[in-house]
Amino acid sequence: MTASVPSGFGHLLNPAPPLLPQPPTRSRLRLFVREQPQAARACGSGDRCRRPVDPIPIVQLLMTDFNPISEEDRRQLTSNQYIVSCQLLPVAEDSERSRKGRASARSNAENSFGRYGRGLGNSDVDQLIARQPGGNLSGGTYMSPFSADQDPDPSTAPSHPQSMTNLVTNSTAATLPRPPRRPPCTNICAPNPATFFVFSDLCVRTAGEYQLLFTLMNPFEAMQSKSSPILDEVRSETFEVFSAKDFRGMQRTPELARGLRRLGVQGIKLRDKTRESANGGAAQSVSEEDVDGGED
DNA sequence: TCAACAAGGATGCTAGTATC
DNA sequence: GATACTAGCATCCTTGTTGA
Repeated sequence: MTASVPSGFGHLLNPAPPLLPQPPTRSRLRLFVREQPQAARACGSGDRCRRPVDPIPIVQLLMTDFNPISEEDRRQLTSNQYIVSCQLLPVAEDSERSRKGRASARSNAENSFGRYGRGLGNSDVDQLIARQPGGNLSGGTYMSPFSADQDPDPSTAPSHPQSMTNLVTNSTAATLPRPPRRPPCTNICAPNPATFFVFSDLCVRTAGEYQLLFTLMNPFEAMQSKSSPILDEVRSETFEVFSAKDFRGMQRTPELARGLRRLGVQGIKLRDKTRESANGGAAQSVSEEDVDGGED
């Protein structure tokens, strides 16, 4: 799967110079990093992207105050005219904040729900982007949406965010690292559609600590209205890229990725076990628990 | 329909090279 | 001389095909 940039929109999507945080849009669409990258092996300059980030980053499209019975909401949520770009943000090596950020997983919460009031300031982002070496990220950095009638992994499915007005009355949502879980579905509610952007072949060339910046854009609308195509942005948690000798191996493919693959998403590789576990090693059980949180 | 086989791709390991 | 990085190789896994 390569970068799927609609022809004629290259000038809108050119990653250089890096996209800086845009003024808040009126869009109800929000990005949510459904599957956080944990680690990667540096693929070097000539490795042609054969060491993808593990697990593969999966970004889900959410909609503020989504109404499941609204045809218009469902149509917008599953529209295929959106694209998401991915940029690599190096994290300062001595930054204690990067570790704290990883622990609190604040990226999703602040970008998707509290982005107007909190989160990294512009100066912080400027600092991050200023350190970004050109071309350190390879693979498919632009992704088209994949829509499913139902979430492939309902157990981890986030609910759609509420508007700021609603957040005031439900203040806990603003501090959650991820959106609150969807309430149990009754017989009268139809299955909510879900739209994903699967970055299945992202590779990082050099070792270090990074974050991924995902930017939701609607190039078609931007062409018509001549406005900013950026609808929302979200950052992943900090993850580490290891050199070949330090890399501790690939993780088991998460359930979400498996579900998406079953639904027909191309480029997702199934990995049931690492080589350690395949050879009877004991290291695997530790690493899987660390990553999957002891999934079944 | 199930099982076995083969081919291609993915991944971990290691040797070689460059830099400090 | 030591360390880090890069590139190549070997092995393993997944998937598709064919035969019983």
